[in-house]
Amino acid sequence: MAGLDIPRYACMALRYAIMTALLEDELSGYDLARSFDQSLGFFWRASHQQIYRELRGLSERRWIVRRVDRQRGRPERNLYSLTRDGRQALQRWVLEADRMRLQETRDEFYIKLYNLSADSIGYLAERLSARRAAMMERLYLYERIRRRHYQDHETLPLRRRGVYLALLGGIMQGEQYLAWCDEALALLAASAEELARGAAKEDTG
Amino acid sequence: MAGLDIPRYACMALRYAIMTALLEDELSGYDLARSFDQSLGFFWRASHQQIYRELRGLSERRWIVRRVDRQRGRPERNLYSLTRDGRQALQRWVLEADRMRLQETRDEFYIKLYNLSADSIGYLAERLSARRAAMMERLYLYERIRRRHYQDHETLPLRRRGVYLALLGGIMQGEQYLAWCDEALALLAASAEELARGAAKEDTG
DNA sequence: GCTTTGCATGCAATATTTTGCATACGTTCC
DNA sequence: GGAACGTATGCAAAATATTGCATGCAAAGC
Repeated sequence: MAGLDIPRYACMALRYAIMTALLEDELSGYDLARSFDQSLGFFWRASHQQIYRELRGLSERRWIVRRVDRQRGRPERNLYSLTRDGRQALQRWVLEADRMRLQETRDEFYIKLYNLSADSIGYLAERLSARRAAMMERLYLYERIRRRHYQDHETLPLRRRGVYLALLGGIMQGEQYLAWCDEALALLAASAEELARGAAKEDTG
Repeated sequence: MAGLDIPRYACMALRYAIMTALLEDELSGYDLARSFDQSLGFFWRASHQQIYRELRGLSERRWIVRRVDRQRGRPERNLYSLTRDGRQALQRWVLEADRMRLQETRDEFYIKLYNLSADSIGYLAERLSARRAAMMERLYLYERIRRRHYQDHETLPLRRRGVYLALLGGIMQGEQYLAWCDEALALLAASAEELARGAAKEDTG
């Protein structure tokens, strides 16, 4: 009984992220894992293991219910949907004191930048280019979503406006990131050139 | 012996963040905890407990050494500095394949935005204002650092240029965040007004 | 004289995330 | 006819982070 450790603290944003995804659709763990790569996942990434674990926990609390979908041939899918309790819990959470974690940019890359040296400059520039390219791709995806669903945000129903704002946040942040990458790459290139000309002040002073 | 579990995986950015902070200064756990609120901490936050734990682990590995500083009256401080091994390990890490985690904006607030409703709109707008104000304050701090230390980044020695780029990233991201807050607050205000006028399309459709 | 604040360190428990592995079925490509 | 890939689910262990608590000293404010 209750082999599953139900945490007593009430944080656990992932739990609520999953419920949010279930707000409009009945989804399987697999669906959730994929949709987390597309939408909510831009703001709260989660692996499938985490998702399956949460789904179990949420079922135990009766915040979601499972329905088994037997497909011919294929293995069966567990489809989950929000219960009334779940819907209420979600709403309570939204209105709860939020723990303001101001836009923490937890990225190793910044730490590596703190260690910039003649040895690392080439590598870091290369990695930065890769990030730039990846962000470009993501922005392209964001923009496609925006075009398709949020073109005319003035006429959206209320909840959709919130989703739009999140998306907008992603887009703006992505664009800013590209701009930063460009500045950084320029400075790195200039520095590398200085080094090559032997004119560089390697880390002294 | 070795009661302390030394992890076998090589990730652990915090470890390297601490070493980075020790690159130029001999610091105590307390110093580190504070400096993490100021500089590196913008990119990798850590509580003092985490820091003390890492310091122990790093000492065991001989990547840092401790020196006890007995102060009159005050409790003694443990000052740590990088060893040659530590310096090398840090450099290796910088050049290691980095696991590109593209600018993940892990913030509950976005999830809450996905749940925008007539009930939550006021609360969310208020919380967003708070975030805006906090970011403003942080930006002000960034700008002061920039003025004081990175005014003329063309003449900085190489490593400092990396630090400057990280700072610049923080500044640009902060500015973008403010802009987003403004857009979001405007749309939330407009929506709230529509609701008040009864003209709103609450979440149907 | 008492309270608060700041310096300084740390344990234990809980919560959260990641990594590595494992299974099984079906289709598609070669 | 076999390998690779996509669907679909999950366990166990390790790594990482947070929370709550605890201690002790000194200076500053009331």
